[in-house]
Amino acid sequence: MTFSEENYLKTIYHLTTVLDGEVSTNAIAEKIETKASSVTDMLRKLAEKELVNYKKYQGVSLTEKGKLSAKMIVRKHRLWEVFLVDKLNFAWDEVHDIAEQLEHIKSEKLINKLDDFLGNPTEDPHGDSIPDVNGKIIKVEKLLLSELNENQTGICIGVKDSSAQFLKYLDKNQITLGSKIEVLAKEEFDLSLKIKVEDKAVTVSNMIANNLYVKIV
Amino acid sequence: MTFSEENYLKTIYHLTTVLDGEVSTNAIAEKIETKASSVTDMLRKLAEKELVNYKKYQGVSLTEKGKLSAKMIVRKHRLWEVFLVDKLNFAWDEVHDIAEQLEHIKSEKLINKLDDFLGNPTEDPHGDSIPDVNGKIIKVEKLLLSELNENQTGICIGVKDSSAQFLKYLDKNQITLGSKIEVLAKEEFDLSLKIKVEDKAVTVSNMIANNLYVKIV
DNA sequence: ATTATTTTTTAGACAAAACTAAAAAATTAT
DNA sequence: ATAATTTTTTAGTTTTGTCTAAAAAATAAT
Repeated sequence: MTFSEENYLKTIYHLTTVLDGEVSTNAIAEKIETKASSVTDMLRKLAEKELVNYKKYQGVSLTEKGKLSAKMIVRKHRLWEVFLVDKLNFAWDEVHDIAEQLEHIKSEKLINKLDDFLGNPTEDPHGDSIPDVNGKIIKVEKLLLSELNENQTGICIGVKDSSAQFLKYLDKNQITLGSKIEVLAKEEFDLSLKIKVEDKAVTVSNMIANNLYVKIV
Repeated sequence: MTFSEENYLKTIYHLTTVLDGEVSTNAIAEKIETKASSVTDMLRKLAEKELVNYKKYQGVSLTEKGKLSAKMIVRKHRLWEVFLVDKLNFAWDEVHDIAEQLEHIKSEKLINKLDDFLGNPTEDPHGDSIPDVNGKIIKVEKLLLSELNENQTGICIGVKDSSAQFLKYLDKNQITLGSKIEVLAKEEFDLSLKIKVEDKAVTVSNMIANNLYVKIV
């Protein structure tokens, strides 16, 4: 499979999980930043290889074969992101473009050894699930911090907004992946939260709480 | 720079260090497994970009710019090899093809962080020098084990033959990268050596000693 | 010093993946 | 229901890197 084919598959995969159902030519073109005519050409080719179900003017969906291929690319992308953040100390927002390249490296053995080396993580630094060797995805109940009630405790597993400013804010407040966060109080007026992070009490605005994913312990 | 351009540069670099002087079109074609006419086309393109000095019918050499680019590719290749062997526990002979892919990943920051993560190694698992950030190469005095005299001690830094059989032999005899090897006695007749590896005495044939690189301590 | 051989280059073609412009189908609006 | 608009596809180019076949230059052999 070529670099380009892999990018199309991955894009279709992402669009189907978000939009659910058939994906339109234009939606793909926009995501991939190319022209609709180029997309049509590629869809033909992918259909030829039985990776997508495609009928003229009717959008595409992935075949089982295509879905598995897409998942393997996503698996690689997310494992490399974990590597970059956990081992090489990259910031959360720096890793995407590099992982975009690394996801195309071809070697089953490499990715499985990397998986072991990283301790078989189930989520990447943004809190997204990592498919296992067989493409199986363990979905963790992902909640926004703002959805927790008073006295509930969560573990930080990712961010919704991954801008540099937000990540810098989190760093400053010592909130990282894996931090235990307890909601001490919820202010009715502005929905700000008083939370306890690693035994230190801080107050965060609703905007912050709305961009932080946690899982309940 | 494209994937293909990088492969040409790297090949020209390797051929110049081995053969020294101008490299012929045919030599490149053979190494890269392509046709001479394709090489000519690419040399034109590289000359256009001022990466090589090329005059029709007269072979090529790298410009300073080209040499630096080539060294950076070699740097990446060798650092990734160290990663694969040291961190992911690949065998010495499995890493080349994967590193061949990884060497094309584009990110200065990535490679420098990887360098630090690996502890700034100066040699790859085959004993070849790794150029530093500026392209500087620290050449270690690399000797074959067979060149040592009685009572001299060396540290294993690489292999000449990197076939699976040879590497398996080394594994079996607990000879790995970094092993301290002392030459206890040299048999005049067949040039076999009695050596001490990690406090254990073993006898190795001249053929073995001829394929193992050591540096003197 | 000519021939013969090898090496290198040119010329023309092809496949992959993109593009532009125009046609066809589907959707939306009146 | 027909017109207007949007979406998708087709047809024809372009670029990159490759190829084959033939021509030109360099090297080797007699």
